[in-house]
Amino acid sequence: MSELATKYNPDEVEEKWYGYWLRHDLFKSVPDSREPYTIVIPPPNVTGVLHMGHMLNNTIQDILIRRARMKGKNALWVPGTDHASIATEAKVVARLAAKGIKKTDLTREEFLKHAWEWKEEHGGIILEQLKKLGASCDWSRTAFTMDEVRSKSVIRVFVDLYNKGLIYRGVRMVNWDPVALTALSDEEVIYKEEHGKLYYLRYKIVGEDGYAVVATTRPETIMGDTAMCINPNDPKNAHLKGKKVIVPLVDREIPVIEDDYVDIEFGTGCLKVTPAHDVNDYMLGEKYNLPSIDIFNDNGTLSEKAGLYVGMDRFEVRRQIEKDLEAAGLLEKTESYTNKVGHSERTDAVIEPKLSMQWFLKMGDLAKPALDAVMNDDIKFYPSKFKNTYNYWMSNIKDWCISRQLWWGHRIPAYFLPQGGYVVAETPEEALALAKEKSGDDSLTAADLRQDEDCLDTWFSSWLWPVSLFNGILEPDNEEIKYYYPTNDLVTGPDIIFFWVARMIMAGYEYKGDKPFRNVYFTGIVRDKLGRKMSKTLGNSPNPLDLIAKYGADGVRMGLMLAAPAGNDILYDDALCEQGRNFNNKIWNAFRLVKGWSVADCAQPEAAATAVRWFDVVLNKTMAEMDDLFGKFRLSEALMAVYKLFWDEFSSWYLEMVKPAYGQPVDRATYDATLGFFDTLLRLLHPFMPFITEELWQHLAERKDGDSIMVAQLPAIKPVDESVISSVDVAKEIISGVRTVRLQKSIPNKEKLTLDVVGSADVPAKAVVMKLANLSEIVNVAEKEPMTAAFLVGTTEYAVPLGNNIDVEEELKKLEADLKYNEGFLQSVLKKLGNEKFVNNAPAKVIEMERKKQADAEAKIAALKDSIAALKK
RNA sequence: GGGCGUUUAGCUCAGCUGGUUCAGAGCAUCUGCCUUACAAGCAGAGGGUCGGCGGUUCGAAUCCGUCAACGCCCACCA
Repeated sequence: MSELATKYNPDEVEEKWYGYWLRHDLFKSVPDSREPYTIVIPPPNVTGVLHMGHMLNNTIQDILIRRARMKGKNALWVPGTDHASIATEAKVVARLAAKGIKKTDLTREEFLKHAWEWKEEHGGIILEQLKKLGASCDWSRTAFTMDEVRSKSVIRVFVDLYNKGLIYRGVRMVNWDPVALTALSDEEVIYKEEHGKLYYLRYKIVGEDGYAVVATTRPETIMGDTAMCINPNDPKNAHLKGKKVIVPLVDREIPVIEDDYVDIEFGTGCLKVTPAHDVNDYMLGEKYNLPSIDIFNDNGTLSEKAGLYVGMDRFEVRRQIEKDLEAAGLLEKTESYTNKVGHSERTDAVIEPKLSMQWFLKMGDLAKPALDAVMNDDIKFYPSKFKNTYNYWMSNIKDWCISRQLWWGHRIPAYFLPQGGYVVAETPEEALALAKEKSGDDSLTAADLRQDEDCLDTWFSSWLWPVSLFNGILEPDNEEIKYYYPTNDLVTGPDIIFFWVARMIMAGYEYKGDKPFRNVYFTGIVRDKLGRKMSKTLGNSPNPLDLIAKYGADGVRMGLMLAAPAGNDILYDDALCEQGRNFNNKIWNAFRLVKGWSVADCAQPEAAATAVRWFDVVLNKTMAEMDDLFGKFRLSEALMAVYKLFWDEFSSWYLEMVKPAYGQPVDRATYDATLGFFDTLLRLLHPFMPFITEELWQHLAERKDGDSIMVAQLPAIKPVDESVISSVDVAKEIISGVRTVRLQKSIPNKEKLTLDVVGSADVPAKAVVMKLANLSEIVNVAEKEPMTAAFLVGTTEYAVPLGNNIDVEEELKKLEADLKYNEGFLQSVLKKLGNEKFVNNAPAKVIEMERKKQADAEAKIAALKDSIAALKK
């Protein structure tokens, strides 16, 4: 085989193997006799670009998929993108605007043509970026929430839910986004604290001289006032009962009504009621039959109905009306005030509560099985704390406003009849038939029907993702949905637990009668070193592709995983990727060492035989540990376990134990065992670092075209005898002890030393100790010699003879400190054992342990005293 | 205003239903080494009254109470 460079160079390796995997269809899955393991990707926005959150999320998914594949499962990771109705439409509108085209100048068809063009241009970018990361998705199954199958599924579900009476249409107070010009669901409104003012306005009392003062944050809405409300139990405003007041500037009379909704303590205890522009006022309006004056246009400017400030923007009006009220002597005062203001998740526009005709989905019945599934752990959440959040939301679920006044999306399949009323159907043809039936008018034609202009909330397609990916809506009994559903794990962020996770669970039970996935792994949010969320506006998010170029995909994957316990936010730091890259290099160089050996048919040295026996145990033990950690989704800990296995146990200890002297060959038995270990280590590492492991695995032995580590299997775990570990642990301590002596006494590593063992104890793994501590001999001595540097391992004392090279004072100091510590420790143990309550109450095992501690400490103290005496001689 | 969570070494975190020298890991730091796999490295070392206070217990990082700081979610106080 060819020479390997001293440093690992990821670029070409990544390119090469990703192409190889694709060429050999290694990501593909079709149903077979194996057990399936399925993940559906949280579809990124079709127009999005890869950010750090995607990197983390998709790295985790790839690790799970690759590991499952190597565990003998038929692993399938389904990729796809989301049409992201509102976000994409906003981008298309912006691009058209840059060209001087207004959306309102286009027909729906013309606009959609532009939107599809945009999608074709940008839609593939993010998926290409995922490939750079190494994502092993079955690309032949790439789906899109607006492709044919998904679109038909969405419409079928809408019609079905409508026919079940779960979808209704009605005028409701909804969250209106005046920039995107659409209604939003409650979940799409983000409340932010804002500093504003509380305005105290004077409403003249009809037929009296005085004023009633109202405190409001929104003086610009007074044109919509249709009542003033007081609390019936409020003595200070009792004089207003039954009166009328005059709206400032508008000069309209409105009644004073009474309701105990009003908080007596807030402001003046008087509330202005604007039923068209506030959710609570709307409820009061309903209750007391108040008129409702909608003073705003859809874009947030004032309408004709306002009568004043017509055409001005609502915030401009707020500034202006303050001045005008002031001038008219109707503004009593203003106070600074902080309150929460709803913003659109997508456009950040301040939400305007608005009465409008929308479509809603009743959620109560859908929620029930979905809630139960999570609460009884049929679907498991990692971490489980999110069960609380889920429980609360699901238990208080409200109807879902599913219509959006947008064009980019699934158009609502409702068709209005010329004579009023509407029908809901999957196709215009069916709609026509239904319409004829409904109206009794057989002469109706398709042209007579007018389809609803609105389209559906993006999430109304996303919530069907797991069931529609396998065509489970259109062909409920097809082989694929039966095989792959329910999927196994969902990996996503907690920010979309309501938007997406909860709704998918509901759709799963409604349409498949079963959960859509078994486990949900919630990732954290990626933050910068200072703990700030990474965002475009802060500019604190590194470009993932730059990171990959700099550290290699494997390095970046590892960097992210090292810091990513489930559900915890991760603080990103380049140092993490550096650690990942360094690890790559470590693996690379260990491989260079092993592959550089020449092999001879000579006897296996004892140290090597011990090493092989020992590492086999360590390896199996770690594999069992990793299985356990994967089962709990503790991936960063699993990575750390294999990291330490490779770096510490394998490289620093095992390879040093078996390494032949320079220029010497290695015996065949050791060589074969080492290659076998290396192979297993690469397999264990592969899910985390797919590229470098493939590269080395291909170098490790002759491979056929099409062979790949990614479809190699993880070996079965053997039961292990851990006693080998403890004896090597003692050997390691002895070796470290000698090394410390060398460092402290400046003895070169090359100089061979003698090691005295005080007493008759056997040195475990003696050959290993001889080799790694570089000893010429190990001698049992009855008593410690004076001119030695000594150390304790367990209760046995070891000593390195130093000739005249010893500083008696310093040595004594060290020993005395050690003695003092052990005496103190013995005291605490004796105290415990002298405590009758402890001896009577503690379990026998614990007491026994304490007695052993006592014996050990006494032995150590005796040894130390001997050493001190010997030195003082 | 409710609910949840977090607080352990300089940093990021692990420590399950109280009991092995339990106070840990990785990174960072310090010391010595360019030793023929690797300086993106090797060998060694230091570092924490487990947020504060109080309680339960023979025994508390672990259980209970309380306070504090931080974070997240939910909610119509104008």
